[in-house]
Amino acid sequence: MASTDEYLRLDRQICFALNSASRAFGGVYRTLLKDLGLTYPQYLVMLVLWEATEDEGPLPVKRLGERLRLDSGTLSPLLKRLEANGLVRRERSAADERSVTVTLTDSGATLKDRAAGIPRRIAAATGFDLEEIESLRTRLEHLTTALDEWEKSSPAGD
Amino acid sequence: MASTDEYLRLDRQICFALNSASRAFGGVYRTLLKDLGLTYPQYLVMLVLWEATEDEGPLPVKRLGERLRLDSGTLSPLLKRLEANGLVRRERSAADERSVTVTLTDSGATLKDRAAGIPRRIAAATGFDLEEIESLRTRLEHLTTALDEWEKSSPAGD
DNA sequence: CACAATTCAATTGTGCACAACTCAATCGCG
DNA sequence: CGCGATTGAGTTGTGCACAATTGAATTGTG
Repeated sequence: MASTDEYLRLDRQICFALNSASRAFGGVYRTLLKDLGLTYPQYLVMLVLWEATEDEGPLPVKRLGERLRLDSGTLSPLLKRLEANGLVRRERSAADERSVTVTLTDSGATLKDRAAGIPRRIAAATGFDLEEIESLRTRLEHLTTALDEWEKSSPAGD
Repeated sequence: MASTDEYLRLDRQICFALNSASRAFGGVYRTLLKDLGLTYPQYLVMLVLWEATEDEGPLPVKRLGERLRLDSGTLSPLLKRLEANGLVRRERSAADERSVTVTLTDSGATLKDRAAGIPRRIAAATGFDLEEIESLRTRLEHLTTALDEWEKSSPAGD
């Protein structure tokens, strides 16, 4: 059985491997998204909007946050920046004045075409084949679910 | 063959799965590390120090950054906070006045005992068995290597 | 209907990540 | 040795993540 020292080794921590990979992706995206004037989190928001506004219409900030696992503390300033860059419009919902809906401007909608090549270039940068990416993604989703579950069920204990 | 729309779907993006998992880990660590008064990045720094200072002596900020994939812009303020909390000492190296070495204080060294249970509790939170964690970790390391390699080789192009 | 509880977005404050830059110390080459 | 290039840490500025709080709008219940 491995010792405590063994378990505390940095190179054994999956969280560190995960964190490094996530930041490495950040670097690649930064490079690829520079042309589009987007940061990586902004790109994720745009992905949701490109995907959703076609069949669902304007998206409340709440929904956006659910899909991205982000709260208003992160989204509010981010959306303001997207609005300042002319990619989205934010407006109070008439139906529910608490809610703010986010809509793509023409400029924001058009950006989709310029982003079309990104996923393929990202896939190429990983050097993984599609099947491998797929299986890794599935595992990561399970992991996220398990960790979120743990947080909800053990707000204090083990 | 999948359409562009298909490729741009959020739930197909491995980077998003990775990012979510990384942030989910952050949440669990936040909970577990609260007692120790450490943030998750601070914990990673402590891991390196606990591991290294035994056989290597004081560690320059540079070395710390290489192991954690972080630069001085992140480490300088973080180490200052650790110093303010009495966990480490920072001092200019006598051999090379440019370099600053980081040493654990007694308090910082003792904290290791209290952190000993963390990895096991994290593993439990994932719900994965050790083999599965191991294989995932290996894949992620390959991924990080590939992405870093791409960045170095294609600072502009594809 | 009234009013307490809830919901939603925004704000504030802390900390991390990273680019760009500064400045001093060191290195290396002629 | 002298001096330009490099190295190491720190600082500044921008943006993201998240906790905690605020304040307004809405909902649910008696």
